[in-house]
Amino acid sequence: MDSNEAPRPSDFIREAVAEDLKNERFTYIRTRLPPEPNGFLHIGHVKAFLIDYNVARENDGELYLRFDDTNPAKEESEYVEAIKEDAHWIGIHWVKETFASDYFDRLYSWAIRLVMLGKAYVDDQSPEEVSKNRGTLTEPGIESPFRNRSVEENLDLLERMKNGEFPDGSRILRARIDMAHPNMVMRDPAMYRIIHEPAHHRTGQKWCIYPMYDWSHGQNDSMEGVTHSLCSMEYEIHRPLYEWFLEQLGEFKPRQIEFSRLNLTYAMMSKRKLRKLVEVGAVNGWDDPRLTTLRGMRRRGYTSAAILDFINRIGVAKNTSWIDFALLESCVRENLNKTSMRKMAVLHPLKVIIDNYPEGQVEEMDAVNNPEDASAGFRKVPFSRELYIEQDDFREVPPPKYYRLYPGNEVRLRYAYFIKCSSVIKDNQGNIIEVHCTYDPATKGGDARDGRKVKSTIHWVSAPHAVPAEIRLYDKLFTKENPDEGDDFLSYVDSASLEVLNPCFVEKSLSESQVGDKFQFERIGYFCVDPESQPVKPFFIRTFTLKDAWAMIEQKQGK
RNA sequence: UGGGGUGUGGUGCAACGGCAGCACAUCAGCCUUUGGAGCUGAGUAUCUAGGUUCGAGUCCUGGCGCCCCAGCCA
Repeated sequence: MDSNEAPRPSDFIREAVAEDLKNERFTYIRTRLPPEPNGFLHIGHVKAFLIDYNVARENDGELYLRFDDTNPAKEESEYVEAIKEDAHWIGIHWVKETFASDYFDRLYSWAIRLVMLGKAYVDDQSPEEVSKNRGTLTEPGIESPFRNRSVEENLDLLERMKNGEFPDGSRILRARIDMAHPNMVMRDPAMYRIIHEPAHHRTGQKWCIYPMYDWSHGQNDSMEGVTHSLCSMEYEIHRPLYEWFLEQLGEFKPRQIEFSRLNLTYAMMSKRKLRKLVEVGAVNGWDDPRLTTLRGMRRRGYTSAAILDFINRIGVAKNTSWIDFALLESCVRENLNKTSMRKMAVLHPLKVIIDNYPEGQVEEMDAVNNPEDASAGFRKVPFSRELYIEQDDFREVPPPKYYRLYPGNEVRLRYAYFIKCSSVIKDNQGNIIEVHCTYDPATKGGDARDGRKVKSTIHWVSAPHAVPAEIRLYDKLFTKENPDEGDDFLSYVDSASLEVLNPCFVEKSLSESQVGDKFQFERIGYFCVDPESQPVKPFFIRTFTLKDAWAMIEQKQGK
């Protein structure tokens, strides 16, 4: 484990693994990441991946990456590369990359063994009949009329299924367990189904029967010598079947342990619904910054360190829980606060003219790059007679507890001078278009030698030096805490979750920023340079706002 | 109503028969050239009814709540 990481608290899985090593149930540890290549990774996958990854490395074990590609109708190879890229970005490393499809031949031979043992049979019932005869939660199922075929007939039929002699849906291979089992998973579960089209992304047209999850997963774990098959709670009821197959076959039996999956407020984790959001254009692709896909979060400006910290803090347990999105935000802010360079940027510009400042004069002010990191040093910021400040930082009539600029009030321009507002210029409609101020030359740098105080410091950008920029403000995608509940998720999409600001004015040094650079715009929030940004006109994305005490006060005042 | 799982402040996770703690959130104060950050403090929790025990969040029994399972998805 990297020494600079916080010690991970123990949990029931780590304890179980330690116990298995201690009593020699296993003499080594091997885990696996089992993504299905049918979509992009999201924050929920990260939790699961990290459990597998950490359990392995904390025990000097190995992690395999095994793509669960048992259904050619859903899976595509384009996702394989994307999943690897995203997993690497988050910092996960595996020693071996495999595919469920690597084991199709061997798995088929194991199926034949089960048939010969009388533990599997070919069922000719239609899908509807199979479903109808499965029974219900409270009533036992009805045995298939084909359940007692001879081993010879089953072997013959299975081979002909494999050879493509039968159409899709006409037959399946089923485990022969117990149609009256109280656990529905054990009522003669399907092992192979017939799928002729489309071609598999790796095995092409070689196969026209494909294994079901239950038949593939555990057997693959066993073949790979995986010791701990860690998965989410919904597989708990599959564990008896997982074990049943391996016991019948007499093969190496890994231990499956389940934990609860991540639920995050205001986030969408369902792959199906995620795809829908992309398809209907509710978001702009899988990397939309409002999505909690890894690609979306990366584009939004989250760091992998912040995501790792978040996962580390939420713990591992078995009960259904909902993590407050504010925790994720807090992790991102904490990380970005320590690492990002400070800059000044004005999102909603308001012109300020300093009447007593010499026309044409320019001064270079020293600005701290990161107060959390002394080694980040200083930069020069040009100051002149005409500036832009934030519209929010001026009020003609200040509400209670408003400390910023208003007629007669003195504030500090960050790293520059104290200024006092003398007058306001309005247009015909009464909109404030210009604020006139005077400055105190004795406060250069922002220090008043006479010791007088101001209650507020505001940021600014020198108008003649300002770089115009487009800034995109992203907010929560959904208006509802749990958009995944029910099927109305599209109606909870917040149309105001993206606001495009143009033009904004940012300080001169930002014209040299590179794609992916992260900054704190002082008093506003954390921003990063979008991949679509152009050198002449930079384009920033807001990751998160800074905590805003004034906004809270204003809200309580019932603005 | 079958089977499986799970109940600890607002949220999440600890406490492994011995002072119910940590983080986020909330509130208050201090500090501040970011109404940021930081510092200090506060409030709020063991689903319920019995039982065992010197002592129960933890063990036992009975209730109750919530989640998952009836794909030829994973």
